[in-house]
Amino acid sequence: MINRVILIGRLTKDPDLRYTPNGNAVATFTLAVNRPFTNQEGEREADFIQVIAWRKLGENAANYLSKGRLAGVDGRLQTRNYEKDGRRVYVTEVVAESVQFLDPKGARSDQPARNELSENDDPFAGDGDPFADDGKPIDIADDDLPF
Amino acid sequence: MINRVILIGRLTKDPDLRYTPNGNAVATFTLAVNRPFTNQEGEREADFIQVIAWRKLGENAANYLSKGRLAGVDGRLQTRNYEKDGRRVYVTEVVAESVQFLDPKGARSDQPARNELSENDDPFAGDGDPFADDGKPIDIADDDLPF
Amino acid sequence: MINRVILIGRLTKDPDLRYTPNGNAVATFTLAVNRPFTNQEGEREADFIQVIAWRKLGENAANYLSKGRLAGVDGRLQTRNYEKDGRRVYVTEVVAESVQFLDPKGARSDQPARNELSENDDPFAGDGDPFADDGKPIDIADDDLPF
Amino acid sequence: MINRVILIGRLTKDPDLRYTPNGNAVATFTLAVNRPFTNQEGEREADFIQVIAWRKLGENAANYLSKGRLAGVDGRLQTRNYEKDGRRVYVTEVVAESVQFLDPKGARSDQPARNELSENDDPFAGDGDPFADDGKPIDIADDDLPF
DNA sequence: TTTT
DNA sequence: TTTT
Repeated sequence: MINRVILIGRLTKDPDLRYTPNGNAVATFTLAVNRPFTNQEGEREADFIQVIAWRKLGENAANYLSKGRLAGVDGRLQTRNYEKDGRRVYVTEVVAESVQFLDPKGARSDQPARNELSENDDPFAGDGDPFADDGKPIDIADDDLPF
Repeated sequence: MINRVILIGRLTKDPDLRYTPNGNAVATFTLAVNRPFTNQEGEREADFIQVIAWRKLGENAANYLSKGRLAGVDGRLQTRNYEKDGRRVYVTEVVAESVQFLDPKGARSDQPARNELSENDDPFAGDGDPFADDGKPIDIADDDLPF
Repeated sequence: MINRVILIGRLTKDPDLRYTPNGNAVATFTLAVNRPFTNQEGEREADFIQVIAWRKLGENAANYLSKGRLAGVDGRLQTRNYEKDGRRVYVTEVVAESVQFLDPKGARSDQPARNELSENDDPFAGDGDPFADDGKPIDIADDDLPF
Repeated sequence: MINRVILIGRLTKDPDLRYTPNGNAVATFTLAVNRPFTNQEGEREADFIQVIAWRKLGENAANYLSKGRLAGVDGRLQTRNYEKDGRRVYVTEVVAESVQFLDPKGARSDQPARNELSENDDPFAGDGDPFADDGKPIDIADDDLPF
């Protein structure tokens, strides 16, 4: 089965870096990918695509990317679902296999990386949906880890 | 901006062919794409990816594909959202630009194509989500039409 | 840097399986990929794309694929060049990262696999170009091995 | 048949813009795409991939890209062959369907575009191979034009 | 619920 | 809410 996605877009926010109970890093972010055509009102729209990057790749994404930065992602499409407020929520996201930082060097901020979690931080902030952020444990289990 | 998806998978059901108020054909179907690895229980899982095909491409998909058939899709990822029961539902789907029928000739059923809508059929059967099917008009407007 | 190629096509010949001096398997084959449009004479042409698959993937390709079979390949584009008759020859090929056998089971021949090399076979038959076959050692060194 | 290539790389030279006898613009350039791994000597190598862009896309590539610039290309693989010095030469190249300029605005030179051919220029400078450049007419016929 |  |  072939399952391949390649995207270039800009981050809508800083990446969110968490850790699973087993200590695996997971970064999530959303890419805004502008459409190559305009709609009937003549406006250029975008698609907002969720990306998830595991382990070292996730840590690098969290360290080198931030809101507004241009990135390329090569990965595969994955679907998951989880329960929220008694309703099943379906998620389609891209599991990154490689991430390319497309802004020129120096475009990255020099301020301390906002995703370096301290020992006291709760890495499980966030909802059943890792892309939400409302103080509940993430639902991404270690067995979602690819390879 | 680059936005490219390539999939090979099997249809989980027959395609659903509808028409927009302007008369444009829209076929939707879901591809089950088996993962190349097994989970911690040693089982092979699949991702279930929604595909949408417009106009002639949609009509061909509806005519030549059916539940269980193997298909290749080359397209782009698109996100949409709509209201349902007072909640916003987010959809990520693949807009097909080309669809390849990967089963050998003859694998297709010879019975009358199940997607040839008669004059008396209501092409607007279905929910706000074109992938559901519960008797309400589709929410896909003509201005979602690419190109 | 993103470098991604996805192809579906038919093998123009049986795959050619060799071994490097270090004992790594290398399979090579050419995929004929039909163009989606016709030329000015109304004929459908094809592109003939060289594919190289290393190690286990190469052995599987050699065992399961043969002339005329339909295959999907996900990989990356690679360029090499070598000397031949005092001229430099440039090669562009796809290094497979995954190969999918797209013919239904049973489409594969039942006769003894034509790519099972016996102890007495010379796996280094072939030219500087692994896609040619004229009795000289292959030029693919082990350091061309990815990963 | 699926045939899809996506690349990000840097131009090894300024694009070469020509016109066919029918007046169709054709730009050709080579992308250096760095490999994601190092070779046995610990050096990072690159693949050098020929790209061809037709008509408006080719004119834009010639106007906005130049040596060293970063570009993304989404297209398909094509093979051609032609006679040179009594030998058949095989070419594998990417026919661009979309080209993205990945350098920040301002990275482009402000000097007059080096690819604006004047009335007196010979657009057919170059060899049978459009990627060479030695004063003979190009071999790309209008019937190689896609779509 | 969004990027430039 | 799933395919072989």
